[in-house]
Amino acid sequence: MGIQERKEREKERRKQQILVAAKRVFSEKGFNKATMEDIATQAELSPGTLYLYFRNKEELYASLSLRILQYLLLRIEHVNAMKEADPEKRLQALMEAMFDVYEFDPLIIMNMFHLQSSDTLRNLSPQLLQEIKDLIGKSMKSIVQIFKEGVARKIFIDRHPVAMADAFWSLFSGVILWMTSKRLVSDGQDHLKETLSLAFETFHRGIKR
Amino acid sequence: MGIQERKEREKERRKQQILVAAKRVFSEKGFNKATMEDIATQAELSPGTLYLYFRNKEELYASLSLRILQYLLLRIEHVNAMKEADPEKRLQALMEAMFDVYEFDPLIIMNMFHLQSSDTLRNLSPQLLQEIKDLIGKSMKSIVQIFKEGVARKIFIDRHPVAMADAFWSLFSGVILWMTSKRLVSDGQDHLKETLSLAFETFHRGIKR
Amino acid sequence: MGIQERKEREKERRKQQILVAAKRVFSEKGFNKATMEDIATQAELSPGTLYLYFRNKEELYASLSLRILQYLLLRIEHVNAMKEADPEKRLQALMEAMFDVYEFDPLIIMNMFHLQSSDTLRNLSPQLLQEIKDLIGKSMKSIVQIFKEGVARKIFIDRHPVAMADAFWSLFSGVILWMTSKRLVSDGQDHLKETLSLAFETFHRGIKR
Amino acid sequence: MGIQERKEREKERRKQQILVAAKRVFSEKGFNKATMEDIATQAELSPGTLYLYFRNKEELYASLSLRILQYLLLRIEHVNAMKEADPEKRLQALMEAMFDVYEFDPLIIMNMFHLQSSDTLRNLSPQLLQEIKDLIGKSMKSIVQIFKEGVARKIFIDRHPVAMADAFWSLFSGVILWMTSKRLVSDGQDHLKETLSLAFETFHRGIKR
DNA sequence: GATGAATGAGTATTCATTCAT
DNA sequence: TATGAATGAATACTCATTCAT
Repeated sequence: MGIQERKEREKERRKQQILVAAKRVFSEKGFNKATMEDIATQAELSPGTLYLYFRNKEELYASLSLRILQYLLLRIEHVNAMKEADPEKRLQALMEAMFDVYEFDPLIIMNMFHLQSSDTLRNLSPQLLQEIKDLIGKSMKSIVQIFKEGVARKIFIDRHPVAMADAFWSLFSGVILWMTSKRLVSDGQDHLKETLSLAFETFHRGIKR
Repeated sequence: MGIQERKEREKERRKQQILVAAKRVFSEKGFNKATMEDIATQAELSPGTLYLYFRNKEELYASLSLRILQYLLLRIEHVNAMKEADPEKRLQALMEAMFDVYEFDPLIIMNMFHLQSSDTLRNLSPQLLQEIKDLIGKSMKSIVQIFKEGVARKIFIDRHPVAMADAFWSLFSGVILWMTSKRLVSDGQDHLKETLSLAFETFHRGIKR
Repeated sequence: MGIQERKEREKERRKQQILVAAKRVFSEKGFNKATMEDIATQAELSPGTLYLYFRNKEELYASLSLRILQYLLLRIEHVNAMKEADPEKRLQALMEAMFDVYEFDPLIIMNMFHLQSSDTLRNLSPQLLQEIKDLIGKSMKSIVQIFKEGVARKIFIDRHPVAMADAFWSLFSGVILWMTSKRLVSDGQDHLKETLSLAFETFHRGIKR
Repeated sequence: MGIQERKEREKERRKQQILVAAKRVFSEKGFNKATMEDIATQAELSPGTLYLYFRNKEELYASLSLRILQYLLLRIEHVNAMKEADPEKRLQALMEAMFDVYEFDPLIIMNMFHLQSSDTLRNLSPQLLQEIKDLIGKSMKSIVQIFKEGVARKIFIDRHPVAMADAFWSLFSGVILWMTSKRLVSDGQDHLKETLSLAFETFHRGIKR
């Protein structure tokens, strides 16, 4: 059993090693320009080895999303567990959580988009796909919960909580993407944090009664 | 000169013909799965001909952005030209304009992202790249103008107009992307318009004094 | 139309050029060891070009069979058309025809075996597969016809003509394969023709009344 | 020495265990589609272990031939040892023996062909290759013996006994291969036994004086 | 002996791009 | 101008084989 366990852990370690390398390479080159060989080299492994841990390139990429989504859910549920806090406080905490998630892996938004391409979906193992869908589903539900409570307590304006959650999530994604674009095109400074703050603040003011 | 001109016009017609075909093919298959041959077939031309009008695949794709951005700028400037209207009215008109732009070509957001990949930038001709940057710059400036006036007239809250414009644009992009993702993953109904409305409304409320 | 036709002919010429190269390479190395690059090099073309004329490696290989089978059928039908000749004469002519077929392309038997592997069948276009099946079917029917007539005229012993045709074909394949094997293993002389003669003679004697 | 011997026997047992697994896997998938891992799994061993008993995949496959050839020789020699029986009886017995061999391992013919590919030959150890050649040689000699006697006793027609043996063996191989092909392509019933009977009967009639 | 994780060479296939006509 | 046949570089993935444990 000790051996069994050690092997399991060793295997997990390898997976992480590959994921770390993959994250770096995908970040630099994007999904299409990144080759499995690049990733293998970065992970100081041979190409064949990658396939011992991930079925194919798509699944390796999607596994990165899984990691992020797990962290996202963790943070969101933590926010939701703040039983004593009112919806406003939670919303504030949620914003901070999402920024942390972004810092944990800036690829998050690009990953999510890649995920939905139908070709990608076809290439993932059903389990992995289900895990990802579950994580997204749970996270969204958790966010919706905050708005639901806010509306119920008449702290937020009376709109459909799901739509509010969508708008909130859109705002987050939108800012990240737009700021990323601006950065690349204009070679200018990085206003991500400021823009995100303003966007969240505006949103907050916009839904308060 | 008449001949010169006619040739010029003929050339422009061909370019449009190709762009229309490209738009259709890229929409269906995405940048990577779409082949130059697909586009040539769709345009009822031969692959070689495409290269008489566009340096390469990247430039063809980027030229689609150009078309959209031209339309975007047209609409935005039109909104800004409403001299008699107050910032609130203009903001409202701007929202409508942006939705029209989306309907003109739903690829808009995906195009913009593709654009910023460094590999793409490398493959574009400096002229085209400059044209695109100019269009984006002008559009953003025009949007900023609306917020600037709103802030100056104390109709909007006192925040940096550029940041407000960024937030506005982010909101728009974010909703489109998030709704697109949701649609693909959940096979559910399309809530794009509703979510966009809510997001804009919230934003509006959020920046009003 | 002239142009259309010339193109068609040019295309056919290319196909033949590739088939000739493929025949040589496959003969030397066998299906698995032969690479598409080998064949391209032999045909003085680039690898990509092969795919303009054949869907994939399997189909290229199968197309070799088609060529042989076409020739086989041609010869068999010619034998069968010898209306004035009696079954014995035709059988004799058939034997000679089959030997010619073998000389036309000694790969014939190996090709036929490769063909039936289920993986091969999966990779062929339905049309090609059908063409092949048709050719085999017609050829076998034509052979059966000879025996049928021989039996009816009480020249051959009274056995089921289909079984007789199978035995005849088996004999032919068997000799070729066995002699090929012997040649390779023993590095000795080539007794193919003699063995084939003896086998046919024996068969002939065996079915005569 | 007792230990030495026991080890030897243990080693032989393992070899057989692997061969049994290999036979099953190769039968199902053919040489190329079968992987060493498939065989290891089937044998409930690890891939590495296979290499302790067989130099490589080719040698493992060839060792299957060895097994069959050993059985073949055993049966043929038994037939030849029927001193009291005349050539006709022996020929009859030989036919039955060969059918048993086929049933012992239907791969026999495919194996034999694979063997002669020059790449295969290159990959075999000289010893194994020699053993195989010896077995084939002895078997053929034994078969030749029957015909020699038949010719000498003027029971069979006066042809070269080696050629007669070749024809006999060819007939056997040919029927098996042809029937195998027909079975796969036509999804029809299996006429192997009937065709083999007819072929042998015909051959028999064909060589009788 | 036995293991099985790691290797890395090997290859079919695709597709943006070119260029002779 | 327009063509479209030809190119050939590029790459995901497989699997026989090895070797540290």
